Amino acid sequence: MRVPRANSREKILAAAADVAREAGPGSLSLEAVASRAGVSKGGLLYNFPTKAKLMQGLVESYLNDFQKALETRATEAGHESVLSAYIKLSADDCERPKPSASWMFSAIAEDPDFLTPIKAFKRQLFERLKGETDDLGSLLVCFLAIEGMRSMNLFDSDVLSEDERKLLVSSLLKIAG
Amino acid sequence: MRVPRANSREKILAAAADVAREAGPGSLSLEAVASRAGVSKGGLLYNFPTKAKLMQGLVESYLNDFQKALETRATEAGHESVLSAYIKLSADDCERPKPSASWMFSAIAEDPDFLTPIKAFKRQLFERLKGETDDLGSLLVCFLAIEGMRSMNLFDSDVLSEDERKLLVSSLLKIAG
DNA sequence: TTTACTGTACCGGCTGGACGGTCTTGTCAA
DNA sequence: TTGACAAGACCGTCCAGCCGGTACAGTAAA
Repeated sequence: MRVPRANSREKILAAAADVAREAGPGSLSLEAVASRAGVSKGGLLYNFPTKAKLMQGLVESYLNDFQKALETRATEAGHESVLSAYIKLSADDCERPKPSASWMFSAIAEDPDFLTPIKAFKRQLFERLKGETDDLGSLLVCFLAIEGMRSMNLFDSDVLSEDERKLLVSSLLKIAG
Repeated sequence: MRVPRANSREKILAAAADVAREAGPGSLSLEAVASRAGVSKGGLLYNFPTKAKLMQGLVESYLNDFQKALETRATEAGHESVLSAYIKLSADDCERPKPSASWMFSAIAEDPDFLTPIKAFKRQLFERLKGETDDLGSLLVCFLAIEGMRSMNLFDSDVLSEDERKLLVSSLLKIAG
């Protein structure tokens, strides 16, 4: 009963993210991921020889998707600044019911070093934003507020209401100019 | 509240936080904590009958300490607003080399519900701040930026430099008024 | 077109080791 | 002596990674 031979990798990645979100990072076993992906454990291990490799795959695909989405918004959406694009992208991400990065806790549990590429990515993004403005203070506030929003989303925090988040985003866009 | 030969509880709590920070949440075993605390596994289990209880202890003592620190700053430091006190307290927390809450990942891995009291605490704090200002937009930006700062600290992110963080804090204090 | 061979994709039982929690025994302060 | 508490051996469970198998596709000589 094997047909979709090629895209197992992506199915597995998606399954891993789902399991991590729904069952919590403590319950992210290879078996759970495999069964969720409709794949046997052996099949999973074929695609990702190690749990660490699976986490690495999650990190990489996340960073890729994010980069692509940001680029799309920054270029195609007219004369927007990158910062505005980043704000809106993050707002949309947080709007969605499923936190897109809740697998991160599992990755950290596996090995804290998986954060390194993410940190590097963020630093790079920040540098890029720095080149776009001359008010470093405002940029810092915006950048960190977005970080806060993403972090709350990550922690599945319903601390802020819908309206509050909208007000926040519009305030940020105003600061961003 | 009986006084034991030594105050093992606090030693154990501190040890658990240390192990979680240094070895990563995936390596927070009871044995590791016990050995770090200079206590046997049996002794640990005597104080915290279960790993979940240990995590709960971490959450509670963290929230207690935080509340106390905030109150101290807000009252004794003159006519400061609570928001300013919160900003400064968070800045100081992030200044310290050891993230004070890196155990949180371990708690989440054990059971995501451990976040609930923390979320409630934050919401409560936010409500309190809301009563203090009439500019909700600015408050949101400040509050979330602090959240972002704390989250970066939590993830042990050296994304921001020393100077950038200082500039951020002063910008926040300016917004807070 | 058949057969034989090779490589790819996937399966699922197994195991060694680690971990959480229990239990028995030891110890020290009052 | 007694009982609160610490010690660490021990046990059951769980899981990552391994391994021997299966199914199928492509190739190519016969």
